[in-house]
Amino acid sequence: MTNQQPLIYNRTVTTTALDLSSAAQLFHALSDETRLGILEMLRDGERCVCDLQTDLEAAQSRLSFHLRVLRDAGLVTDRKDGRWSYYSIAPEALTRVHDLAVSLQPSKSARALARSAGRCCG
Amino acid sequence: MTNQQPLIYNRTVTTTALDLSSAAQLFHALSDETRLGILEMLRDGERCVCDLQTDLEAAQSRLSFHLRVLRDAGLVTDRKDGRWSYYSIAPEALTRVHDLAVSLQPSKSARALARSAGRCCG
DNA sequence: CTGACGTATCAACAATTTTTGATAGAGGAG
DNA sequence: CTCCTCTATCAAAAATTGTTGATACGTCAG
Repeated sequence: MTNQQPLIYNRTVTTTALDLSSAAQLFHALSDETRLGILEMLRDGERCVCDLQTDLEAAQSRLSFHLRVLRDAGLVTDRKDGRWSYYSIAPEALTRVHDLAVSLQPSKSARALARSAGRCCG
Repeated sequence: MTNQQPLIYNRTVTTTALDLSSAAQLFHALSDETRLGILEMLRDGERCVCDLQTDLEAAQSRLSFHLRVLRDAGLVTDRKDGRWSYYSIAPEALTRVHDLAVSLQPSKSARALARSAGRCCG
C-alpha cells in the first residue's frame, strides 16, 4: 500500500473539476527545496542515492525520506541494481503539473461583475 | 515585510539554476486543497472573501489565512472596495508554474550511464 | 562465511503549518 | 454618532511535516 504508484493521468486536460487531493499532493512534493534540488540533479539522468547524498550534502535517511515523497507523488521512479537504488524523473508527472497550471488559469468567461450587485453576498 | 510582494518573473525560462526557494514557496501555496479550491473558484473572476466563505464553507479567519498564503506567493491579487476585499488570480504566477514544470523536465543530454561505471560513487 | 556498503524504515524529537476563537479596525447604513 | 458588516490579525492549540540517529536487510567483495 505504501509502495502504491499514483495513477498516470491522460495527456488531455480534463475540464472537469480537478482532483484537488492528488493535485495538492503533487504540488506538496514540489514544495521543498531539498526535493527540488533532487529533481534538478535528476534532470541529467538517473542517480543513485549515494550520488545525491554527496552532491546535496544531505544525510542518507533524510534523502530517503524526500525520495519517498517524490516517489509517492509520482515525480520519480526508482530502479534497483545490486545494492544501489537509482532514481529518475517521471516526466509525465511534470506534464501533469504543466496541465494543472493551465487548468487553473482564469476562464474566458470571467464574470466581470461582483460589485455591480449592491449587496455582496448572503 | 510581511506584505511584501514577490518578484514578477520574466516569461522566458531561465536556463540558469532555478531559484529553489521561491519555487518552493510557489508550489507550497498550491499544495493545499483549500487553496486550490479558492483558485478554482477564482477562475471565473474575482470574488470577495464572503463569497468564498459561503461556497467553500470555511471559517473566515481560515480563509483569510489561506488567501494570504496565496497572495504572498503571488498567485492572487486583492483589491479593496468599501468594506469588501476582492481577490483574483494572477495569471503570471501560473505561467511561472508552467515554466517551472518545463524547466524540471529531464535534459536532452540525459547521461545514459550511471551504471556503466562499475563503482557508483566515492 | 564474514564484514563492509547502500538503502529503507522507524521512533523520537524539532520545526512548521493549519485551525480556531477572540479581538480590532475600516466603512457604510440609519 | 452608533451599530453592524467584512475582513485582517493574533495567540493558543492541533496537526502535519521534516530531521536525526539507530537499526535492519539485501548485496557484494574477499
